[in-house]
Formats: sequence, C-alpha cells, structure tokens
Amino acid sequence: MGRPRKFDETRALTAVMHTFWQRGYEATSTRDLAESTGMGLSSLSNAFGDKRRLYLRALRRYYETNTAVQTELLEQPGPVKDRVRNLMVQAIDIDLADPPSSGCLIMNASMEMANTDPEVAQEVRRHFTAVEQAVRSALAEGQRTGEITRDQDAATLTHHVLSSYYGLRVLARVQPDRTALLNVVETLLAKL
Amino acid sequence: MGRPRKFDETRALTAVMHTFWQRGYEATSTRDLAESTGMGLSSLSNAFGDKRRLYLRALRRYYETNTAVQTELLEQPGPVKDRVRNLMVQAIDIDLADPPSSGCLIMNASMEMANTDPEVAQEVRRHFTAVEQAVRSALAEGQRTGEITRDQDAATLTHHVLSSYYGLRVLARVQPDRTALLNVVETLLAKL
DNA sequence: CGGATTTTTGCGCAACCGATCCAATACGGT
DNA sequence: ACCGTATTGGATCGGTTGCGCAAAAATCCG
Repeated sequence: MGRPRKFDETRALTAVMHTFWQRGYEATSTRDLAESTGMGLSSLSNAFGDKRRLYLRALRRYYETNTAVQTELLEQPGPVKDRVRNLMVQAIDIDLADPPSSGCLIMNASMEMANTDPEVAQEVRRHFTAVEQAVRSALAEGQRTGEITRDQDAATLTHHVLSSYYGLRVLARVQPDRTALLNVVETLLAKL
Repeated sequence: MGRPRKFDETRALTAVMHTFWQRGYEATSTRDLAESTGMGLSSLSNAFGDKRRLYLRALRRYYETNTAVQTELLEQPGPVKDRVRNLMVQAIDIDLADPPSSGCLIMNASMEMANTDPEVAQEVRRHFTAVEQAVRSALAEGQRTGEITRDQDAATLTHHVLSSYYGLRVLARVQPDRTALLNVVETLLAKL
C-alpha cells in the first residue's frame, strides 16, 4: 500500500488556505505553499494537483470551516436580529484583528479570479448562496414571528442585508474604525 | 530639449489603468503593459518608473476620472435620493456591462494590495474618502431640506449608504441579477 | 552644422515561476 | 525476506518575470 504520508491532509490544506488568504493567488508561489505546509513540491502536487487545483481545494476548505461558522451563527436560537448582529460583529472582529487579517478569502477570490476562472467563480458562488440562504431563512423566520418587518418580502430584505454585510467588510479593509462599523450594524438592524 | 515623446502621457496611463483593472496587479506583466500602450519596456520605465510606480499612477488616473464621475453625480442639483440612486445604478451598469467589466479598480486594489502596500493603501483611501465626503454632504443637504430622515446623524447615515453601495458592487460580481440589485437600491432609499 | 539632451529601440541578465522527473525511502502483502 | 506501491526529498526543466544597459534616433540650441 505504499509509503505512509507524513502530513495530515486537512492540516496541510489549512496551511495552504491561510497562505492564499494572506497573499492572494497570483502572489503566492508553489514554493510558498511548500514552505507553509512543510511539504515538498512533489508531495503537494502528488496529493492535490497543480497550483490552481490547490487553490480550489483551499476555497473549499474555507467554505467548510469559515463559511460554516457564518451560517451556523444564523441558525442559532433566539432573536433573529441578534443572529444577524453576531454575524456582522464577528466579521468586524476578524477584519480588524491584530495582526491585521486579509478580510474574507472568498471576497478576495471573487475580486481576483472570479471573472476569469469559471471554476473559481463556481466555488465562490457556493459560499455566497450558502450565506444568502442562511440569511433568508433567518429573516423569513423573523417575519413569521413578527420580529422582522414585512414591508418587503424576504428575498429583497435578504439582498439588503447582504449588501450591507459585504459592504461592511469592504469598508473594514480601508477604514478600520470599529465604532463606525458597529454603527452601521445597528443602523441596519434598526430598519429591519 | 531632447527627442520628443512619441506617446500621449494620459493616453498611455489610461491604457495601463485598463490593463491593471482587467487583470489585477500581480497577473499583469510589464510586457502586457508595453503591449497595451504600444510603448517599449524602457520607454515605460523611463517615463513612469517601475511596475509598482506605474500601478500607483494608474490608481491616481482612476481617481481623477472614474472616482470624479461618482462624486459629481452626488453634487448634481435635484433630490438627494435621485443622486444616490444615480450613483448606485451607474455602478450596476458598469458591473453588469457586456463584455463583463472587472468591477471597481479601487475595490480590487484594496483587496489585492492595500493590506501589504502602504502607498497603495493611501491611494485607495483617497478614493474612499472622496466618495464618503460627497455622500455625506449630499445627505446633510437632504437632512436640511427635510428630504432625508434625521433619525441618525449624517455620519452614521453615510456609512450606512456606503456599506450598501460597496456591498452592492460585491454582489454584482457574483450574482449579476439586475432586478435584484435595483431592488437593493430602492430598499435602501426607502429607508432614508 | 555639431554638441547636448532626451526618448526610443533592441538585447540581455539574473532571478523566479510552475511543473516534472528520478532515485531514495518506508510501508503492506505474500 | 522480498516485491509492489505510494510518498518523499532534491534536482532540474523550459519559460517568464522585472529590470537594466548601450547604442541609435530625434529634437533644440548655439
């Protein structure tokens, strides 16, 4: 059955994810990936394929971990507005962390690659639709209980929340003003 | 006075801007820039400096043209909500154009470079603060005339609009659904 | 017309890129 | 113990990268 692997597959993928996350796709060399995983070049390509395939695996890994955290926050019990607040505050915490993070890997990927690489675009969409569905079902639940306004239907309200959410993360990259960002969250919630 | 230049400086910078816009910084080679401008490699570096300096000039060029269009839209006469709508609809038109555009160069730059290159970060901030100031003075004017709600102060309202605006452009890259995006705009305006 | 100055042109360099090849290695099965 | 098999480390491939050098070309000035 061959020589046993010296590395843990998910651990390696996590390292790869963080490297791509921090530097982006083009700025990351295969040697960077070898160094961050502690693996050799041939072990990497033997286990996961070429650089692009490795990037797709990293995006999938992000989806399975970080995206999952976001959707789970929206599925918690309790007031819907609290869940949305938790989602956005958690994003602020990540984006303003010290040492400074690189925002959201999927947003970075959508800017750098999604318009040129269809497979990346598909992987990016996987994340966006997952978050969208979680937001929508949370808002719909809030509308049933009367906590959320019924001025607009759930779909429209969802897009409204999503635009504020992703825009918040754009602003966080440029103006790391925590109180201002928290203000955005409360302003949004007050109008739901 | 030396040999006369064969190229138009702003025309060359515009070509450089479009190339960086389309492919991003890392994925653009100096040869790509030479081809898109019709200039030689040494002419480029002689006139503008190295690749990174050229990128900064391209960002500045974007600021002077595309950013200016956005701020001017907000300084037009007439109802403030119409101006904000024009701003956002114009962004939707750009992001959903055919052939598909690459969104907003400054947003791309902020994702790819702003967290590693301080000079790029500064150039990016120049754009964001210009748009922010234009939005703020428009909203403040609307609050004076009573067109815009006074539930929140102008600064808070500005950040709210900005987050929706930039989030809209993120969504536009992933889900090019024009009616959904227009819905976001109207939902936002209805709550101002 | 010739010297000074600036741009253009063409070529080349050292470094790096992604990807692959190959021998050495470490296991399970027989 | 031996063989098949999968992984490992290291070397290396052709190609591309950003950048620079030197000579030619085109203008102005005296």
